[in-house]
Amino acid sequence: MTEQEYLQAYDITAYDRPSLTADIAIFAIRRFEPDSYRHEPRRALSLLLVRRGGHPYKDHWALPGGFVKPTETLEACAMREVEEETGVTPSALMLVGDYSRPGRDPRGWIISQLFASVIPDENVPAVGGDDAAEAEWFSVRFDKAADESFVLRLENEQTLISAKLRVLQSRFGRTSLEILDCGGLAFDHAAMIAEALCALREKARDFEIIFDFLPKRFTLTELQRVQETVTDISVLPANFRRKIADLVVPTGETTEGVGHRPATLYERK
Amino acid sequence: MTEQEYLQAYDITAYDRPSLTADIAIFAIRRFEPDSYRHEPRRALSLLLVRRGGHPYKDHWALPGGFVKPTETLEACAMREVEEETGVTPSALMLVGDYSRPGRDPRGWIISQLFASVIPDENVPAVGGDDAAEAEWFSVRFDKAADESFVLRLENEQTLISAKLRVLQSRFGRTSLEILDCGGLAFDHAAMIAEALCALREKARDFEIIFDFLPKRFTLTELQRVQETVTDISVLPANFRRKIADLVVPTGETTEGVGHRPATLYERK
DNA sequence: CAAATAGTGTCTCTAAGACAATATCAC
DNA sequence: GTGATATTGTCTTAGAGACACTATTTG
Repeated sequence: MTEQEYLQAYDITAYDRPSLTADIAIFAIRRFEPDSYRHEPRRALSLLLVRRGGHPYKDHWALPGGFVKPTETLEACAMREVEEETGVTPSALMLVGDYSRPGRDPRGWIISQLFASVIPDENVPAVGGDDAAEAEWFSVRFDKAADESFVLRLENEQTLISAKLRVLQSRFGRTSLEILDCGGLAFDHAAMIAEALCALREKARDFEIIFDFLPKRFTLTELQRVQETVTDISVLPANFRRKIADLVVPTGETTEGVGHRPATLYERK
Repeated sequence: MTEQEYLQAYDITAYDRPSLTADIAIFAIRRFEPDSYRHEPRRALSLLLVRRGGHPYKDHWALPGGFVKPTETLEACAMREVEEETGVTPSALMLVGDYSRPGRDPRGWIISQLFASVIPDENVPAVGGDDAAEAEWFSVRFDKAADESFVLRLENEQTLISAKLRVLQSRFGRTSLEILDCGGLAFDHAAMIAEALCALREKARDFEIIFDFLPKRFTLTELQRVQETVTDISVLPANFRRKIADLVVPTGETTEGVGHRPATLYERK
């Protein structure tokens, strides 16, 4: 039997196949206007969630995502989802992991690949995109609780979601979590969100992903606040500037009319 | 329509679905006996490949792997593959990435998730496992060529495979490669192997995966050689020992009859 | 000037890399 | 003693963190 004959006789539908989705955790930093224009805005790491319009988990909040098409890669599918939801093409997607536990979706055998992406500040208001689904930004917090568990809090003006998780394992840069209380989130998305956040924090600590939260030109203080907001760790300006120095290049320009000393605008090197 | 009614009416086969495999790069360090028992053995980072018994890519070398079953996770599937191939249960699997480019498999829409695993030294001779397929260990080299491309060399007594690759992107700890010359390897496995190797080197540099190459008790020199063999970077013994000190704990015992000063045996802390 | 943020200089301590020296076994 | 590997000490340099200080704008 030749390879050609084999391939012609091959019936792919004879085998068990899962449905496969690419889901996407879209992060951004939202700025909340301060009392006075002279003050720095308050910032919050935020995540885009969609309210499910149909069964299962109807009306529950979930990560955006969709079934992969035969003509695209998983990453392209995730990229397409981000564009549909926000209208923005992210500079890069980060693979977080696969979610394949039997029974995770009541519709049947559905496996999801999770990616994380980051949207620059300036585009954050573009909520909903051209997707009909209801989409909203939630502020994200993820803290250690009194016992050894962790609490994931997703919050906006209308809604407060609070999920409880436990660390199963943390190896090779991937943190595996078990859901103790899904807090109303659909499927196993509580764990997916928290794991994406862990991965994001990791990469923000070593300056790999902080630039994506900002427009092309930014001040060093803005960049520092981004890192602090994502990692939840504050650093001294002098030390931050020293470490970032080799990764940025000053444009000649500065901020204007900010009510205090203007800041030099930088670009990523 | 209730959720229950929806789920009963839901026909998963109405949607396009890919076949999904979990593939696995099984690494180990093989020791080649030296001339004299007093000398250190030569070591080579090695990878287990199987020769494909059927179409497509009949008789070509490929990574072990198999189709995922509805009752298991992707990781469990990969773990099962390792056990079938080597008889060893690896301590942990590292997710390398997904391979979903349309056309990557002539049989049709087949997506693969790649994991890497490490088998301790002592079990390396167990080749073939209970799987009927022909399996063999290959020494692995991956070096930068004269132009900006990279060469992946897989070698054993009978066979020499040489593939050529180019770096597309290297972000978030994942290196994406494009195959310039597959060197006779099946499918896109040349890129999969090289990407797994990049991930492995990354994790060996920060001591996260070097212990898995050795039995429970080991000498510090063995541990150092493992790191050097994987990363292809040699370090001074004094410095290695300082950095590893907090991660290991000495058992009281030492090596015996080695023809020179005996070494303290350590365990991972 | 006050308020606010931008930006610099420098001290200390730790960790990394290089190098030198000593220790202990088999033969 | 010789040959081999094991193990320790320490010098230098680079980087992280802490802190104090200066600079520049608006009102």
